[in-house]
Amino acid sequence: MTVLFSKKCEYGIQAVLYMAAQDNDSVIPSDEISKKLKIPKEFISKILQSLTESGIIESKKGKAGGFKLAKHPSKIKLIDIVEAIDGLESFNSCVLGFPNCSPEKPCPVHKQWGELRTKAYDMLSNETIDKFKDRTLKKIK
Amino acid sequence: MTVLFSKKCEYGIQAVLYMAAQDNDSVIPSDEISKKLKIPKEFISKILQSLTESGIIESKKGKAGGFKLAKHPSKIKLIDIVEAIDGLESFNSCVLGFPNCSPEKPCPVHKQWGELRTKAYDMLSNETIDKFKDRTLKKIK
DNA sequence: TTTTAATCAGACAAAATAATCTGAATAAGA
DNA sequence: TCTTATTCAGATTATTTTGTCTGATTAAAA
Repeated sequence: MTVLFSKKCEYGIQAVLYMAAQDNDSVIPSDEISKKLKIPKEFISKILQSLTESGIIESKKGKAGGFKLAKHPSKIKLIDIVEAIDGLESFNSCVLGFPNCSPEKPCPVHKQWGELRTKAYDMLSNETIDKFKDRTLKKIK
Repeated sequence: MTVLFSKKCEYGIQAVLYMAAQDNDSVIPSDEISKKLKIPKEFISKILQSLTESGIIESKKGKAGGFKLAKHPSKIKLIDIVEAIDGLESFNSCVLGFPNCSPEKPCPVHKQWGELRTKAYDMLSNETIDKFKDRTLKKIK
């Protein structure tokens, strides 16, 4: 049971935060990310590929290739990564799995959960990843 | 991607809320729960069995058998059901999947997520299911 | 031009989760 | 006692998620 995001998404966020914590903007091979973050190599490769398609990071092929952020860290929000990988469906679906859960036909915990969900969404969409640089550096060292 | 709980847990909560919304305390066959909540019959049976083991509901075997709450609805909290089915691990694990995430070695979003998680936990452990009777009735009708 | 180290792409395998099937045990009621 | 409707138990299947393998493509550097 994952907490809130799929494993793919967790790894994707970790990887993007790792890239954002670099001093220069040179490309980083997926192998380095795999080793430093202890994520299976081929798996993180796939995730990085999909983040490339989403335009969050970009890739350089061939020898000395790798990945780097496609924009400045201050332009990338956590929610962008979540949206690219897991999608935003979980912010719109009923937490109890009731069909047709809506303000008109709310599930029993609709109001309480709605508030929490909004706060989570706000947190993910307000924080840009440049804010996490120091904390990421501390964590990965 | 589930929102927060596994399907098993969602269904389990739905079923317990359904039982708590009954007027009398007679047993309800799993077949009725399956039909009313549109949950696969054998699947909800299994879930109800495990909730019986956990002591949240009790079963009556044989003809005219079924399930009913083992305690008064005011004594059952949402978190009890979550704990019985999904466990509480997600309230203790890192939301980004970082290993060894702790106050001493926090992940980049540790503080922000921690607050949200605590609020979610509080919501689930403060609300007893008798409070949801009216809202459940409205929803399932 | 050849070697090398990387991404990229697609198939494949394993594990976890969700759902189904089969049949035994149980107990009410005819 | 027999039939019927139910829970219970275990095996099986299906689906989704996670992870692995293989090989092609790319581009830097020897």
